[in-house]
Amino acid sequence: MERYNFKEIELKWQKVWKDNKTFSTKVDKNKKKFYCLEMFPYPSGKIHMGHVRNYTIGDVLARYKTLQDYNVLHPMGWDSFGMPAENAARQNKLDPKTWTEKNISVMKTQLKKLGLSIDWDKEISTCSPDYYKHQQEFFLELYDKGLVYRKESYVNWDPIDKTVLANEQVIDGKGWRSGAIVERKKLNQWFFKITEFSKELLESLDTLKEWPNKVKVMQKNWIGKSYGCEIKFKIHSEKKINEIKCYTTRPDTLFGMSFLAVSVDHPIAKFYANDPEFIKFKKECSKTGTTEESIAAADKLGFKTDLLAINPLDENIKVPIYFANFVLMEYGLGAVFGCPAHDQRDLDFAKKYNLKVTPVVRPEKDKNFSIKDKAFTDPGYLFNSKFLDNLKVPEESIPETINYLEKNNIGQKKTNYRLKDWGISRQRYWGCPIPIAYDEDNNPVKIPKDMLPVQLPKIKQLSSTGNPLDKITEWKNIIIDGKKCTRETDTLDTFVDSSWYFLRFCSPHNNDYGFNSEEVKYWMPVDQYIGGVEHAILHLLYSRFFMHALSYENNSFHIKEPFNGLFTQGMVCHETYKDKNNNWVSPDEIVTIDGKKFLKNSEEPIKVGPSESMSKSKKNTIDPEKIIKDYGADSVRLFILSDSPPEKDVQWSNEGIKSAYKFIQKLWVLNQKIIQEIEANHPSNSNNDLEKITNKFIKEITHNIENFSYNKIVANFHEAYTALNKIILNKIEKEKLVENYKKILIAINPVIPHFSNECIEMININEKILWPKINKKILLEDNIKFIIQFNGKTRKILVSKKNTSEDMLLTKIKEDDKLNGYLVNKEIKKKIFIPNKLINIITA
RNA sequence: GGGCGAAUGGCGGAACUGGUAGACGCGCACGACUCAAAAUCGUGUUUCGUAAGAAGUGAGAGUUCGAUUCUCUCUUCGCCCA
Repeated sequence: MERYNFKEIELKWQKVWKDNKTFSTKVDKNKKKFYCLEMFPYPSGKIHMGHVRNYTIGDVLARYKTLQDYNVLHPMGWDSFGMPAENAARQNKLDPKTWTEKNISVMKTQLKKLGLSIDWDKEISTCSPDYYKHQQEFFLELYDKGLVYRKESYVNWDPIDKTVLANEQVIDGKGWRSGAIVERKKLNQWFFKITEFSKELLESLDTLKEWPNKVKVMQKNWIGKSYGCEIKFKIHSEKKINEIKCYTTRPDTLFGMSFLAVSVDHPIAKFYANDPEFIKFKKECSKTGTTEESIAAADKLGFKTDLLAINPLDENIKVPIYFANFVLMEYGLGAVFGCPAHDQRDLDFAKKYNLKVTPVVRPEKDKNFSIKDKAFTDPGYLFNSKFLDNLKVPEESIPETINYLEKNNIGQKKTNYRLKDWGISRQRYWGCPIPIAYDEDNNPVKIPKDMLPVQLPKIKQLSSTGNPLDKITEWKNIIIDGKKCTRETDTLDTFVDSSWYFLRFCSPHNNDYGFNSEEVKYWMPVDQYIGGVEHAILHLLYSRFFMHALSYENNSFHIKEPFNGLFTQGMVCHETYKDKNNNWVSPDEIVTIDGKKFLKNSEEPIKVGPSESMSKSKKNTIDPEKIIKDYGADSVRLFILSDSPPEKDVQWSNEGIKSAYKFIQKLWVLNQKIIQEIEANHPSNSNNDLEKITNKFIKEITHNIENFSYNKIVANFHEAYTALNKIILNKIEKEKLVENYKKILIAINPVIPHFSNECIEMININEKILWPKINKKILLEDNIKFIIQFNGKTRKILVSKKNTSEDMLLTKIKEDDKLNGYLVNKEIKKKIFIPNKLINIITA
């Protein structure tokens, strides 16, 4: 028999799909729509297995929905701005655009080889002026709504490269390239006012029923709603300082306060601006990074002032005020009160500066309670707190204290969010230019709409230090309304690009605005969004913010949540290998002999390490292009789905892909046999076993696709294969065979479309191909497998007519020698009978 | 430290609302074909036991006629936040 020639057949169908524009879609109000979207890739060079998995999962769903006669939007684009292009440009001395476009072209060809049902007419690329023009319009729209503002903010500054670093470019507090100790530097930067929507973004999480709970929890924690209190502290000082306000979630520990810590940027710092010791301290603080994590890890440093804060609950208690490196002006009010007994950070600080540690919460009524090295943060009861003593912590103590503070006008109840505004300025070249200029007084001026897009100037080579756009004077200078202005030289965070691309896909060629309202109304929201869990927080939150921001004060835009369904897939892993010198070794430098691994062309044994997510640095990547070339797209698709549920990590294995390939060959042999049987034209026969097999198969596949149990689909394929192989020996009549085989071929289509289409073509189906309906009647069995249990243990399965009564079953049990043995000389104490399922006989 | 989740053969993993634990695949073993090998096909494969049978889903308890599934305690691992 002829072998399945995947090379020829896959190419053939990919050409058919391209020539017929099979996957091109447009708005059709007579049809139900389905918007299936996978996170678009960054064009880094070549596709990797993670892409293969992501896009295969999406493609199965998109093809399935198409077969169910939905109008399916399944587009693809490129998240094509970003740092790797700049890095590559510096290394290879070319411009980021050339590098990016070349990658896009390579990756597009590769994706097409996977046989994805993508509407390529809707392709977009975020680095194209056609795309970022509209992003600049959105920026100005949000600016007009007051959702964009500029303020001074800290960045990670590399003093050697004279450049701003992203958090991931800071490794152990040092610049990734220069190795210089990273400093905190203040720059004027643009912000999106995401905090305007803290409440909505938190509350509407509950409406996202088809999101994984874990992602919702992560977002909830990120937004971080807390209940607390703003407290006014009176200050005892010669200086003109009336009060300092602090925010706290633990006002009930106020009697345990032993110091007050403020940020070096707090307004009161002006009284120390000329103090050389303070200047030195402030500089020291700038060496701590800006992330919460680095602040938590840093040594706690303080600068003692001559000020004293008065405890608002007892004016006889006065505590020192420190400037401290762990308090940031950006968080809360830039001031906190320190209660060392019940906060570990405060305790570390207090020990360092010999401050009093007064416990005010103790577990139960433990009279001998004291604090040693560990702050006590568990529930308990207040003590050492005068009129607050014995209140239960936290359920009584916090509200009671706030109550008291409010009554006496010392404090105010306040809900606080951890979420901070989104800093969108990046001091980089390869990003969307911010459509703003500054007049001679340095006031921001909007770039007029008719001057959009603000295009990136062409460059030959990127300089190695500083902000590239800042150096291109002829680009920077611009005249707006006759006034000389200077352009903003920062570009937008690339997360902005991906915060609205799903809208653009609805009308990718719309010229006058980022999208067409009618088309967006039809397609949005995305019905199923699929991507890596690493985007659980930022990308998804920013996209949600963008929708809230667009609908803010806008009567014609009502979509608040962009993604109705979310699915987060796991990573693709592979074993890791090391040679005798502990250098990583790539899988294709290895041979396996008798189950042991050696370096190719040598006797050197290889150490096999644990399976880890594929990464270039560990050299455990497998190139999808080579695999497609060797085994075909259908085999790759089949394997990448088969071994693990899609939400979990999957291990790439050589044996696995081979087995998928072999299976398709086996299916091909089966296909030939079935074609022969069809041609044999057997006389009709009333047996309906084939219908049973077909309908059971369709039912399971449907259920498993709907539930993302794609690994089980592959198991269903194998079972159906075995069953079909047996049943076709039964000389099935032509019509019945064609009808059922057609249904089976359609059901395997989403996973292995090339193979399926080829076989469908061979059985001459002319009608429109649609997902088969399940015939439930066929699936009703006449005979039921009854589980026979004695004392809860299963002893036998008895096949009997449906609706067999308890008594009948009991009679059958007594007729069975083995089963009767369990009843001889025993008294039946109890019987549990579940119709058409089981009988459990309890004997004494 | 807090939150969320997971733990099932040699391995990846099945088991829908509690009702045949181990589907399906990999690997392994044996057999067929072959001079031989590869490929292919067939059979077997949780453990102990020749067998009848017994034990068995990270550990321990509980609820139940019956628990991989529900509840509690613990252990280990993963992810997120600090």
